[in-house]
Amino acid sequence: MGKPIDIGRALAHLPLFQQLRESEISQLAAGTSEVGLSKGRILFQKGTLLDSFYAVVSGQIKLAFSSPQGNEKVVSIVGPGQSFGEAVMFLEKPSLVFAQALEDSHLLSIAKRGIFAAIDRDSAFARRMLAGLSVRLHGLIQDVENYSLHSSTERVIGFLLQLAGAPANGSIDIELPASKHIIASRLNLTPETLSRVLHNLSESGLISVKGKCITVVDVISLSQFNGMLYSLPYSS
Amino acid sequence: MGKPIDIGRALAHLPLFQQLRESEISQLAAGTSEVGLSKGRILFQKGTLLDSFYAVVSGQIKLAFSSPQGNEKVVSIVGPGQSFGEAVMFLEKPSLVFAQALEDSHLLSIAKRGIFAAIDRDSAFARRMLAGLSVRLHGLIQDVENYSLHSSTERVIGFLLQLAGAPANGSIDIELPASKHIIASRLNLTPETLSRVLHNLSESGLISVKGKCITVVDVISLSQFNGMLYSLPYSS
DNA sequence: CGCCCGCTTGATCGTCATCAAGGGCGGTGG
DNA sequence: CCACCGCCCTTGATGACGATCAAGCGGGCG
Repeated sequence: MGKPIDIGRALAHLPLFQQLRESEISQLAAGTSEVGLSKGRILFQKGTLLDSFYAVVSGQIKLAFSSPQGNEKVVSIVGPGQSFGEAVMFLEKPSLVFAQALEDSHLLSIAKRGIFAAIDRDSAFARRMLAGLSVRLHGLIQDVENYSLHSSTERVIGFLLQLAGAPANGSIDIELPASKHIIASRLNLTPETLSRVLHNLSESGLISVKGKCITVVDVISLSQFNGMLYSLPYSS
Repeated sequence: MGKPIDIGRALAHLPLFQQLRESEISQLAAGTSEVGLSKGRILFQKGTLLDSFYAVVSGQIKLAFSSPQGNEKVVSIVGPGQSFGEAVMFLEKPSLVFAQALEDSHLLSIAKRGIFAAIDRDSAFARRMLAGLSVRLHGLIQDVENYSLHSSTERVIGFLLQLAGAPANGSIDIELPASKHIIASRLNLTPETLSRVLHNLSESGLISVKGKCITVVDVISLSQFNGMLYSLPYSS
């Protein structure tokens, strides 16, 4: 799992902590430990109480529900520089999701005490923490919107456009951040449906798919595609 | 819309502010204004930037998406003592939802400056704010779980049990917090489907329905009902 | 009294899940 | 180097859940 990391440096690189002074970082570092996680390993189960939250240094973590029937629904795919578990830590309630490594990963486990100390010391930090949670909330609301009033095709398009980032025009290459069945679950679809949707979009000339690499031929027309998709039959 | 409210007193009653000193409350009150809203009125539209958030003193507010096709999806029903809009305020991004009064309502509009000042002054307050957002996040994740891996009947049951509150055994009376089509939307169902689900549960002897009043005959067996509902045909 | 609105009930339709095979690609071992 | 196997993805056929369309019903209010 590689050499140990300079925890202080790693912390300082996280967006959340960018503006902390060095002394503050080192205090935070005291309550921070490194976690190595090989692919497939579970970091914590649904129902766990956390007294720290996690930041991804390298690799990729998925957060997901598991239903009694064995179904699984991916809520979030967390990559380097991002963090998770803050809300569960603050709430002191059992987590609703479990966390599993999609690749070999390095995480930082940042203890609650250190965070509380930083909040006490620096109200600007508290605000950044609030902003961070707000971003998370915003994203979740967007998910709810997608699930509840967009069709499968619209969700896929939305996802692609989000990956594409800046609303440029012209064509853009995208690499899917995970295997297709993970993406499908993230979008509340079965792998089969995702496959068919990509196929349709591809046949319509809007994208072209090669494994994990997708080329959006024209961002504009892809984003304007909503509404006329009812003309297309479900299967080509 | 009634007489003006003592803003300080109203603020002091909100859970968020319970533990503030009187001097702090009065500083907060300086940036707080009362909003009266009659039934059906829209408080803010989707896309609005907020530089305050809102607390409900009396009445009821719904937060919802509206889709271009005119569909509407209720995200949240906010009652007295609860608040909304914090995340949008902190984020300084356009709201994804709009807010509309379901009844004649009194709100407090609490300005960002006051909140920031309180955060600067009192880190315990900052923590409570964080806890508040965490609760919100937790709830939203629960919603996502419901939408994505529970059937319509399961969602309705979950909703009823949540309203029932404490997991008592025996029978409990519940009053629906809003009209059925609002509830249906909140649960991502059409009114027709909600009606049928309630009808089925009623025929199974698990609940009885009279207008907005629902009696859960046996909380335990209702909560254990999941799994065997596949035996029931969709329409009785 | 009559109208409107919220709810119910019935019939049909569409989207997506499910079930079931078939391909393609990479890795491993002969 | 080729053969084999596993895994991921695709493709096809079918089915179910819940939406939609369309009436009826009842009760409150003008």
